[in-house]
Amino acid sequence: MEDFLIKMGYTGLTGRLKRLNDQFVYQTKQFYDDLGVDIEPNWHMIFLLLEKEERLTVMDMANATRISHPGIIKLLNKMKKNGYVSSKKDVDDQRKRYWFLTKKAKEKLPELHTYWEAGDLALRELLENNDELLTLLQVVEKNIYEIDYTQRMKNNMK
Amino acid sequence: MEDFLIKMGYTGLTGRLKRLNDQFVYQTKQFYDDLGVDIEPNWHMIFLLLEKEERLTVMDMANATRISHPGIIKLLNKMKKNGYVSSKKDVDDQRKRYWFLTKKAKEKLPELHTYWEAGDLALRELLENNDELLTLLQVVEKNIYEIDYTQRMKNNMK
DNA sequence: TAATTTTGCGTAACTAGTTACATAAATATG
DNA sequence: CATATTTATGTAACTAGTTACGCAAAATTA
Repeated sequence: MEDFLIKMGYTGLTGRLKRLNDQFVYQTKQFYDDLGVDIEPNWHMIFLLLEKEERLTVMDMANATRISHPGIIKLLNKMKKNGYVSSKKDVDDQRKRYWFLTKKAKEKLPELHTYWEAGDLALRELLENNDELLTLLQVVEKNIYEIDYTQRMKNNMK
Repeated sequence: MEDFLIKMGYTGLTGRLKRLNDQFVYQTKQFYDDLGVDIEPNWHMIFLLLEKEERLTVMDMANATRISHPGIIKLLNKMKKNGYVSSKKDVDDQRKRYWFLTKKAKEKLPELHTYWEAGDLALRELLENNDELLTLLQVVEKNIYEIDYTQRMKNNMK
């Protein structure tokens, strides 16, 4: 059957982004499950952030990823449950809580990097080694950051 | 602060797709809320499908959109709750249930089209009237359909 | 220094999809 | 024609994010 979302042109774009992303997420999850790895797709960026920065607060990670802070907290609580991260209150600022990778996480990182590299290669295949999509995406990201989509829709009414 | 997902290159792409889509969804919802319209962003494609085809089964819509059938059922139940769709069992095949737009939906369609047109224009602005992104996306969609992402990652292991 | 504002974290309720499983009706097969 | 398979729908439990709200600590302001 013909793909209605593609047929819709511009109108179908947002649905296609969703659909494609869902495929990435659920198939990455499948990949981890098949290999018996107890991590989830979206933990990737947290692992990388904490590998690079050693310790970060919830707000640090929210700002770096542009994900809302409750979203980050949900991620961290699951990673904590699986023993990959731990946290400690800042002694100087009692509001802040620093998060860091556990010993288990650090020991597992080399193995995880092999999976992530395989994922990167698979993605390059899908893009046919053309990184134009990333560039075009960045244009949209810049534009939507400057004037958001809600406002643009309102401006285009009547 | 610098955008970590963009800095990640290929590795950050899937997160960026998710993030961008979330912005479209939540900001479209905001747009509807501000205008006092009681519909949700993802109902758009169902409205268009049923406007074109008159009556369709759950599986018809799942196949046309490449969304899982439980996903479609969830959509339809909410649309039904708001009085936009209704359904009737097929008399010949008792397994099938046909869905169609209600009178309320048909009367509201002209108004809804004005919102969707504003959304289309806003999207064109964000893309700077360059439909290259849609073309590139279609390449990825074709490739992931032929060999899925899980399999590609596995092939790239070791 | 007392009152106000801002910041950081956390929870609740929500949208939007998925996979896994169950059931009944229709179809295919031996 | 009885049995097995496929198809269509539906439910449950899950991932992954959001906005709205509350509270306490720190920072700012009067």
